[in-house]
Amino acid sequence: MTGSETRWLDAEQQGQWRAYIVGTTLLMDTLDRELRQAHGISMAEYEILVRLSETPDRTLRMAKIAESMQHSRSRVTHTVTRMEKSGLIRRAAAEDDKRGVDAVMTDKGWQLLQEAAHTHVAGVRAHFVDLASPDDFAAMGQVMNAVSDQLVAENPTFEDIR
Amino acid sequence: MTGSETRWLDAEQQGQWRAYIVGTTLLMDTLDRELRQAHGISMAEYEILVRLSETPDRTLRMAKIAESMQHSRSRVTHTVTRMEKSGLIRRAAAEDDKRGVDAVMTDKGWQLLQEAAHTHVAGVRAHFVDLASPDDFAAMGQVMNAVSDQLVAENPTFEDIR
DNA sequence: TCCAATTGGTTGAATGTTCAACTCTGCGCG
DNA sequence: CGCGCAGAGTTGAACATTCAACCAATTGGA
Repeated sequence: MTGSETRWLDAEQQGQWRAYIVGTTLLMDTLDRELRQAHGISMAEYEILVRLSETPDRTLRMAKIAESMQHSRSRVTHTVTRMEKSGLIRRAAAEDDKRGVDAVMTDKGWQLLQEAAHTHVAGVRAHFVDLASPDDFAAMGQVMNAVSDQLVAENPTFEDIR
Repeated sequence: MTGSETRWLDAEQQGQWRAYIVGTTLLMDTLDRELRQAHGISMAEYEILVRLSETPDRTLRMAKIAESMQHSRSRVTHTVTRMEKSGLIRRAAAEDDKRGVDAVMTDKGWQLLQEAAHTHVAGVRAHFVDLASPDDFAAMGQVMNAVSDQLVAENPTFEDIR
């Protein structure tokens, strides 16, 4: 592929990388299951509700949702369709752009979010935030922001690929 | 649910948590796509090959694979079935326990791993390891190990759930 | 002005994952 | 011994995600 030699990871880096992967699967699965069992929604659905709740009119364009979560447009379409079926969201035509579709949180969606937020935040704390020092989390935040920046920058047309 | 008040996350913690989720989806998707495009395997399949390659006889019990990756047994069954179909792994009856099944890496699997490792390590470096200081990664490793420990400890019979 | 490329979004099929039910073997103890 | 429970793994259906193909509206030059 490239001309340069592959620089392998040393044992420590391998361990850190593996800890990251395994810990992440465990963490995400746990939080997802907690939300499903307590409130019948997935973490992806929860995250969408959160983003909608942060706007003044509880409304977001499909593309904005996809972008902010780094999900594919297709995925957002499917997820929103499911949420529409269960009455958490409804679709509306966008004002300005006739191609556009707004996802609008319903009252039911708002209600559910109020309840689910307790469960979720408790989980995030118990399984993640409360497990290490603020400094360690700051470092983690640094790293993950760098990851996003690098990947988005490296790939200007990222939406097309995902 | 519990009697205690929910302690919400402050703005900084929210930001860090969101950076973690978004960065992780971006990172995992990218590494997965790189492996698929270059070598036709998923990251999960790659990880299985790595674990097999680390044993003296390139063999692991199904349950061990599931445990070390924190995947459900069912998921491992399906993944290994796919890999068996594409000739990277074969199944063998376990010596000692007649219930057991060994996954054995084939030569083809070994070959593929040799090639794929370059791609993958290059990706892990470019998109993750080389983006922050060793100290930041140490912190990250700390946190993620704590996460795993907590979740595994909290749930002694974790296998049953996942 | 008009057409080509881009953007926003959806669709349906292929692929992957989860979930619950099931089989088979092993273990402990009356 | 023999019964019942636990452990290992598989199965198939339901569910979620990806991928490629598609349509419709918009934009930006020649």
